[in-house]
Amino acid sequence: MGSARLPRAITIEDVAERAGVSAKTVSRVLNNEPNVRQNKREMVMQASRDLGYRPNPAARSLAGAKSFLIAHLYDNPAPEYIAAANDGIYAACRANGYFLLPEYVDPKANDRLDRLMNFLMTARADGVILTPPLCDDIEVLNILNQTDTPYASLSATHPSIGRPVINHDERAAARDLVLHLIGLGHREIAMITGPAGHNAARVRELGYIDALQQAGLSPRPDFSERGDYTMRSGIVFGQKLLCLPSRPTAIFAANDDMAVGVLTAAFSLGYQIPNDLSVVGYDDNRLASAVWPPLTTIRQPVAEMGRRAAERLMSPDPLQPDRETLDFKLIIRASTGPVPAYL
Amino acid sequence: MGSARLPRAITIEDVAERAGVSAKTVSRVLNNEPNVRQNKREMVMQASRDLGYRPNPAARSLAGAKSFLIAHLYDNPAPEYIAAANDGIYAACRANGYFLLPEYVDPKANDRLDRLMNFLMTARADGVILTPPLCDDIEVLNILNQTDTPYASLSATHPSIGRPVINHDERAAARDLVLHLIGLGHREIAMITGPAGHNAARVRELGYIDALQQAGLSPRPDFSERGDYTMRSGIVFGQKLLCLPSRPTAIFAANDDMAVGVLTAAFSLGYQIPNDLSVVGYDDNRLASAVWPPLTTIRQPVAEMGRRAAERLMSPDPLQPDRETLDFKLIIRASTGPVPAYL
DNA sequence: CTGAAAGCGCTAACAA
DNA sequence: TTGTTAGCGCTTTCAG
Repeated sequence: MGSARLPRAITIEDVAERAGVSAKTVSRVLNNEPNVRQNKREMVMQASRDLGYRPNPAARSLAGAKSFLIAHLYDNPAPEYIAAANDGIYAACRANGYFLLPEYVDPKANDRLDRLMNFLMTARADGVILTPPLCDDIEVLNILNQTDTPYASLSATHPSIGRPVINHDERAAARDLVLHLIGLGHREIAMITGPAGHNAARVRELGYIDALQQAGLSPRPDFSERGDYTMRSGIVFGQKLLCLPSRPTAIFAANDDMAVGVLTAAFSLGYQIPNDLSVVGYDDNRLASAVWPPLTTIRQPVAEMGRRAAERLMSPDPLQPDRETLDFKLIIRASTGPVPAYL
Repeated sequence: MGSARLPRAITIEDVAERAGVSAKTVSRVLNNEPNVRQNKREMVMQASRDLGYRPNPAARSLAGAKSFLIAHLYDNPAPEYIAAANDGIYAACRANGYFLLPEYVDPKANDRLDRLMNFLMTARADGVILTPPLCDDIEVLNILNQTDTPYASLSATHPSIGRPVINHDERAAARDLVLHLIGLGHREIAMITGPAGHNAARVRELGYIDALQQAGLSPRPDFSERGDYTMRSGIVFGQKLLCLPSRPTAIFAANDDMAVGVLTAAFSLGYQIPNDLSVVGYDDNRLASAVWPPLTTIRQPVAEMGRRAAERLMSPDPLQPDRETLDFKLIIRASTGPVPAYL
């Protein structure tokens, strides 16, 4: 195998010698600890730079009981979402000298909890970030608590006391989205929800209902289908909804991928969008603005949420405040329009 | 910060004591080294299991000069592709007790080489995997060689002597794709290529030209546009091509994302697909089968390629054979059809 | 404010 | 086949 190392790596001793101080002083300087005279501090910095010194993370970790690793635990419902969150987490980690360790928790694996435990015990990350739906998975949370692992979540609804949660107001966002449809004259609005057990998805349903009720409408049971965030489920349930005896004039898919599926279903059935049907998604991922017609959707700051979550974990005091709520934005594009005149 | 650790972690000494052997023997057993009597081996395994022992990676790394880390260096032209490769790399790593360390090399950052160097020196990964176009980036390769870092590449065209390259025959694949179009009667076939400097993309152009020539056609300069693998560029160049005085009857986009963009461009111009225009992509990513109409494309085994690359790096002898070529497959879907009768 | 000593948990090198 | 002795490079502790 062989690892990546030059003839002989520069150690803290080398820096100490060149700076004319002890190793401990170098350590103090490099870790921004107090109690070092300014001039020594500068000498150390200079020596370190001259030598191109990089602390050995294994040694730091072993001696200091810190790994400089932040793990991102993810399930896999909406790859675009996960990727965006991952990007944000990654950026924050690297900006602070940490490394990102992605770890997939396969929802279909019987031994997923054993694997997770194994991961936590071997990787020994300094913190763990959970993206939905893992952030509401009680079994996972139990293991995290049990192993005493600090963690933060994105869009968690489960009240993990004292753990930072970064989110945005999904209920209000979903409501705004449906109100936009209602403002366009739609009254027959169907929804394709996210998977069961995905609490953030459930919250979007609540927003949908809020909007309907606010307009004096009541949700029709046959206008609600449970998708799984895949494009395929958007196709399947889009078709199902459009084949209903009295079909909806607008469909709210709980994420963009499913909305794209609905587009596909509508086209395959010969419907024009938005002339015959309005479609809205949620997330504003890459697809949303690239498909035809581009999707009206909610832009949620996923990468930013990931960034904040990682920052919280790396900060000296990761708790307080428990929750941080970032802004969302309604993005209106060509997939929505007035109710068809013929209906 | 505080790291994730139980009251007192179980060490190799604990296992040694319980098994009645020395720490070194435990080490031998756990690392599958020879020269341990079978019964002792079993006692150690048992003791290790009883105690729920997990070796401390920092200690292993410090003592053994191995980090158990495989880095994935990526640029960002086609997120789906990168994600798929990453999944394969990740799976292989975890299956072998390694961790995956993703690292983004921002092509727009002036100090990208410094950052890369810094990453390599601090993370000290045991191996590095390059996805295109980084695998053909001379500056990056130089740094890798300079720091003596073992690496493997996906779809590299640059002859990195002695470094494993996992690929598939992109030239043949592109040719097959275009031959499929030609078989359908198309003669006016345009191509939207990948970005300059992306050698794998260049190879696809070669395949396109091969097919044309094989059919006695010659490439038209105005039928070749340089995209950048984004959906947006598919839209832009799709529109441009379709607005040509004598427009193509088929468009080959060098990846699926751009093909989706072409679909969008065609729809926005009022064209039906495949009635008025045939479109083909490359990759067979999630979009390809989810958009309407679903794309005829090439399925390349990206995840598998990532998996193999990682395996090569983790194997005791990472070199030989230099290149591994995996299979591709032509996937025919509804985005291609006969030439419009009216043309 | 600074440094010396000790040790984190493991494996390499050597000895038995 | 096994165990012993030394560190790996850093941070902790504690003395100055």
